[in-house]
Amino acid sequence: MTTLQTQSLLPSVAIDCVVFGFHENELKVLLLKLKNIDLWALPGGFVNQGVDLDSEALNALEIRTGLDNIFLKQFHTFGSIERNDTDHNRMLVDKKVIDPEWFEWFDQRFISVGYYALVEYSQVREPIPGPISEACEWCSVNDLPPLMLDHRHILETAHMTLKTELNNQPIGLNLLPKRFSIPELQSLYETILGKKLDRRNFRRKVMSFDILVCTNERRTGVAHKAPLLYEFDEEKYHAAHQAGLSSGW
Amino acid sequence: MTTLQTQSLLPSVAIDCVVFGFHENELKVLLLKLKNIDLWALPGGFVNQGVDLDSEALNALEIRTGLDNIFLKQFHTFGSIERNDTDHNRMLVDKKVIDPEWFEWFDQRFISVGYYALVEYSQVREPIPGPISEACEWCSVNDLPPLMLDHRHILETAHMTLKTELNNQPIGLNLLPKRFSIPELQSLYETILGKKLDRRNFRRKVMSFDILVCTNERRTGVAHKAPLLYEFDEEKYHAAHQAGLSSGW
DNA sequence: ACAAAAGTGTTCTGGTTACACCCATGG
DNA sequence: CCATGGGTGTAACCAGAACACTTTTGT
Repeated sequence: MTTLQTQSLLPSVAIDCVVFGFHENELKVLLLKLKNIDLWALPGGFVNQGVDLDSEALNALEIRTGLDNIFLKQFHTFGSIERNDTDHNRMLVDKKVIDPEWFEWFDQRFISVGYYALVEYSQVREPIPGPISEACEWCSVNDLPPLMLDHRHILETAHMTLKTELNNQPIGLNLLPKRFSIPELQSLYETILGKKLDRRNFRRKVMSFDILVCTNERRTGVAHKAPLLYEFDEEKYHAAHQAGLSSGW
Repeated sequence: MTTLQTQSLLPSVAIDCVVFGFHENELKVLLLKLKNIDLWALPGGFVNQGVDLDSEALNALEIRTGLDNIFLKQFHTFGSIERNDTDHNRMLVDKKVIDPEWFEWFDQRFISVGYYALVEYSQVREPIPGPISEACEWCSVNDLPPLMLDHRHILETAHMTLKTELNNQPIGLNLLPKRFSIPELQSLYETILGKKLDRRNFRRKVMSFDILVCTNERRTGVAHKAPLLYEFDEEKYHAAHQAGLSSGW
């Protein structure tokens, strides 16, 4: 989309995606750097008249990451009137981030539907910047650059949702490579939750979910004792995802 | 709103509310009966340009129930293209449910933001029908009339969300009268979950949350042993609501 | 007095917590 | 050979499930 065909777009509705990845024991988020200005934005887009909302969210990500088959979940819709900011939009035109002819479209009041995605970091070769951005990079959740409008709030809401979901569902299939060690999985959990977990108890609990299959191979070329590699039993993983893990009533 | 001022409304965006109440051991939902036709709809509405999405949802309910200070929570946004149905809208005009001049507005493609509300049944004196409806009634979730478009799907999603939330948060403050017995609270839980719970275990668990205060009064004029009446400790209730109840990681 | 519902306690089990120990590997 | 991290075991504790008995009330 180098040209914006606003007439075919659904007015008032935008999509913002929080794309989580995991790399070097850090939780990362895919962000776009706007042109000519030190301001970053969540990948997202608008909704074409003939396309499902969910499909548009998938499309937006496919364009940025080159991945299809992404795990994507709607988590909240942001509808505060403070979201739209004419001064901000004028600034975007002044800084040549957006073309002046788009101003009117951008200056609408938008409701934004937030999605979060979980992707395997290494699978995203080269994130692709869009028409209003000059770079697309992974940023650490703990060290975010200045974000546009309420994008920081959206991001934090997504992160909180992810933490909560961790109690109900297994997570990892979409964030880790096919084969991984238990300590790596633990590191992922610790990173998302922002706290340390006991090694032995973690192993036992995650094993009790019965979603891991042990390949009898070990990670090589690494310091210290070589850990065993596991894979997810995808069928059981998805079953657990559906059913949920929590006890409750 | 007897006249629809479409120019001041945010296009493409609608709100649907699933209002839950509890009465005679049944989970009820507030539904509007359309004029001249045996078809029912969720209360809802559109979004004025200058008003927050959440505020509009509150407004919509205040108009129908006469209540303010309602517990209201956004749960999902519905954005399938199959949601809009020109034949359905034409039928609404034919049956004089909506004025022909509204047809164009109604026949837009809408994204609908779903909210669910928990209200105390007895506090809603007389639900007020809107401009397109001739009645507003409580219907049992287990015995629903024919619903418009995807409203049944929205309702079921809300019900599922409510079940899930029950595992994370205490529920009851908004659905029960100020004073209630433990068996009444249990009945509410059983109704929402659609299954029986053990009396003794329920009592112990709910007591362990430490959100109930025993008034030393008993329900009078009722058969059998008079149960003690409790109230919620609102401060602790809200704290538990924030923090969540589940164990997790 | 009896049926029906309220209120209380106990046992059993399984999951969570908080530990200590041995094993493998690279430096 | 030793520091570091991987892998395994275990005792104490708490929460949930299953269940039996007593108390109170209206009929």
